[in-house]
Amino acid sequence: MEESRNFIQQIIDEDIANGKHGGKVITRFPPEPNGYLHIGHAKSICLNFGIAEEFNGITNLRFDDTNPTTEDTEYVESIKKDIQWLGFDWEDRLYFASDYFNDLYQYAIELIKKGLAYVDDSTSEEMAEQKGDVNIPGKNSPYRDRSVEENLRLFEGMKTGVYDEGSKVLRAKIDMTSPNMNMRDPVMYRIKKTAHHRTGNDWNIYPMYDFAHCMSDAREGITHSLCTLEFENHRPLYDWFIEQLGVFPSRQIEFARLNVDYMITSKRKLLRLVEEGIVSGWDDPRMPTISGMRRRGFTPASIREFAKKVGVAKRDNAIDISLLEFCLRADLNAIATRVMAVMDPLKVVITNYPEGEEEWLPADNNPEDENAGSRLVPFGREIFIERDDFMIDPPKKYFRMAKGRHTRLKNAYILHCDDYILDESGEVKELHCTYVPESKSGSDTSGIKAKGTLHWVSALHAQKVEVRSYDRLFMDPVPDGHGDRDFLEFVNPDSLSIVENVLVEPALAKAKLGDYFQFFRKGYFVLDPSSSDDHLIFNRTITLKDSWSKMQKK
RNA sequence: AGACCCAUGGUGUAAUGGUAGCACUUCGGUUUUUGGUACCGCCAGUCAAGGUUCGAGUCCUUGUGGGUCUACCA
Repeated sequence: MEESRNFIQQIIDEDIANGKHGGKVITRFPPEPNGYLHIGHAKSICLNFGIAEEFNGITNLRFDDTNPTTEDTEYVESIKKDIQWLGFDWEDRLYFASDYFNDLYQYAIELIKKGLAYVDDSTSEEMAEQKGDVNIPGKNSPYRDRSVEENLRLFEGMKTGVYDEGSKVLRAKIDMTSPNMNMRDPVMYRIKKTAHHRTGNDWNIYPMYDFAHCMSDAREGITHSLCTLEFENHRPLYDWFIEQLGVFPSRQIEFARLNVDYMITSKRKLLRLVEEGIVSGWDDPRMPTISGMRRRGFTPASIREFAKKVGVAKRDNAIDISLLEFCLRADLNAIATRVMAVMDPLKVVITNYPEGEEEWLPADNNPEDENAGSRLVPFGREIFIERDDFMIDPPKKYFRMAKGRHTRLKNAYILHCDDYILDESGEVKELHCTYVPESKSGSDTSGIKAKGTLHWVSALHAQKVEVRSYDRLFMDPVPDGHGDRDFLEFVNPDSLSIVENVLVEPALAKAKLGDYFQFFRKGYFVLDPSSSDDHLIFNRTITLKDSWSKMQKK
């Protein structure tokens, strides 16, 4: 079958057919180091690196670090780590817009000399006033017609620090009556006497995004500069700088940003979740950040597959979170090691199993992967099963344990439930069962058909661990889409639940960070980095699909 | 409302003037030592009105609906 191509691939197909840039494709991923990467960035990373790979091109990593007041090295490091973890490699092409500050400055001087840029002494309020609005054309600044010499001298002064912050800016001289607000003499440079994370105190002026970005693209020979839709109105300005300065003609192409139900990707709002203590940090497993998803137990492959499946287009979208979950489960199903863990234990005494005896039964690590091998699981007279795997008075389609029924224990024997014991409060305290010796997994000659298969742990060998289960952080699919209402009103109060004494099979004591597990019938889990040797903490990445609970709701 | 952009099942995305397809979700079924997985199936779509054409989701016009833009942020 023919693979369908998105509109960006089609543009590049055409460029290559036309021999543009000699068939070369160079893209870039340009994060600003002022926050952590999130799922939306992941889409952009996959797109940029994916396109380059497809067309035998390369992708640069370039930090867009033109605003020293918000940016920091801490973010640079986390961003690099996240991109690598996702599985992408910028090789030796790690760049910073700040690397180009000198060139940018020269370009600005060139524009001044061409009479296409000027120093403006207007206050920001005056500039806003002059700018007009979408229906009212702007008016020229009184400083617009300064001579080239004066502009050169003033700009030099801005650079050397003789003027105060906010007292002057350098603006492009374009058209104050343009219907496109971005063309109404946009600011190119502002004075900021703030130390930069890389250039220190070398500069008193810093370039604005529109100028810095397109010149950086041009300088790196970026053939296709992919960005999100909100920069569409900036493209005429992007092209204007390139044309006036006669530099490499990078082409900006805009695509729709990723939106996922029940998730937010606004950096500002993510920061509020962190600062107001609603989550434990940027890498809280409930966060849509790459680091949060990593800690939660997402695999890089599942995120890449998701990015591929959501597609690339120009219309606004709202992706069903179930697509993300589908990609996650698909990958985890293929790679996760199956183990048994009982969340809410109910004791079972196997009355016909010899006291003091135990046996170690083989268990496949992953039935989906014949190379995954197997391990031994201890079995004995007393085991624990899941409390909700037993019912005194079961409904018709209940396949699990009940008095008088046969049920299979995974990797072990078929059990017959003879009786249940209640405690003083009427709660089921324990089960008395008999096992069928000839029903051993792999060599079952009993002829008994058991409908359900339960997971279990040996009472004697079980280890205790902590399990943290997560639910969606918001109860509303678009928490920040309610205008007047604050998105925090929609925070799910039950997004985290902790169970302290989960009983697991002994093999899990050797779990390492980065191992993916499936707790049989329960879901996928990973070790949390805050674990210690004597206190293991597992994060529930996601549950298994559960058609039983769905059935019950009806 | 000035400019720009967008509009295909519930959701996302194809079809580039010639049979509206794929995926997720929902629902139903088969298989199953995970009520998992796998497999099969059902329901369901071109924003509206005109025009061009043998033929329009696709081209044109006009509407309608939605998005973006008026930081010395990116």
